[in-house]
Amino acid sequence: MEIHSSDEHLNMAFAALADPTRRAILVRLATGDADVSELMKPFALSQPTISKHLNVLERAGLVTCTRDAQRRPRTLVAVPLKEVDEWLNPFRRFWEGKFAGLDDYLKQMQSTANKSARPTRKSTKKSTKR
Amino acid sequence: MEIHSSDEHLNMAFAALADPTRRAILVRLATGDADVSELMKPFALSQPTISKHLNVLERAGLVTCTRDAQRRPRTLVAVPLKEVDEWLNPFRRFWEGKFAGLDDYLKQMQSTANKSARPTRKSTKKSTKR
DNA sequence: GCGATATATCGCTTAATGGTAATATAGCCA
DNA sequence: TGGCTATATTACCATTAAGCGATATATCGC
Repeated sequence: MEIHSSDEHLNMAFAALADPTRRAILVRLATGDADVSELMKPFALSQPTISKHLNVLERAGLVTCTRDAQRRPRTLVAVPLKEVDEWLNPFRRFWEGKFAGLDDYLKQMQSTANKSARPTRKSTKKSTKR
Repeated sequence: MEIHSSDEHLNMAFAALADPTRRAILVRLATGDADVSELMKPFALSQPTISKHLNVLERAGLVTCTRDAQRRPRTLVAVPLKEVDEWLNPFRRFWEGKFAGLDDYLKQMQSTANKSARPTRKSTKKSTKR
């Protein structure tokens, strides 16, 4: 049936979110329900591929399916996103300035948090072995 | 090289988080750095498997590696978690009851978000031509 | 019922992932 | 030096995932 541990909930939610097409679909659905044909439009992907993505989203609980004639409009369900958000809670302090003495890798983070710029050489020599 | 689009950042972060072992490792690292042997302990997994997980985390930017004699302690890097958190922002309103003031497509949503009930054949078939 | 439209499902290919055991590498200690 | 400990790397297997074209199913409009 459809019973999953909280861990598996997170597994599925995170896995679903790991694909840019699926994330874009969720963003689109945040502006209102949409059927498959409409959800397809922004992508150069076949219809079965989109349906597959929608199945993944549905199994992750991020989307529900209703029916309107031959259309199957999808609706965003934010619950798993909330669970993801809650999972992040314990980590919030790491980027919210509450570093209280974690100077060491605060420094680390500031150097890597330079996004947009190059992701900062990995550090010292690392591999080179290849 | 190590250059990635913001999208790929999210891809890798979400993918890394989709595994419970890796999430547990991050939780552990939130309490302080740890080396591989210590990170292994809670799991019935082989050492190479843990190293592999650590590589995934490292490639996702969630962890950095330092060196202490023959140990390679890992350090949590929260930046990608912050990026995940930021990606969630537009969705927050869906679970935070702040549905006030977004009248514009709040209305949109109320009409279509009637889920569970049939979306009322509404208007101009094909509409929303994008 | 017929044809058109919307979507799902099937079968397949390719690539990535998670796991393993075996082995290699590196730094400590005597 | 040699041996011990910690970790990485390699080679392999099984499973899953993302994509496709082809086809099946469902509903509408006539």
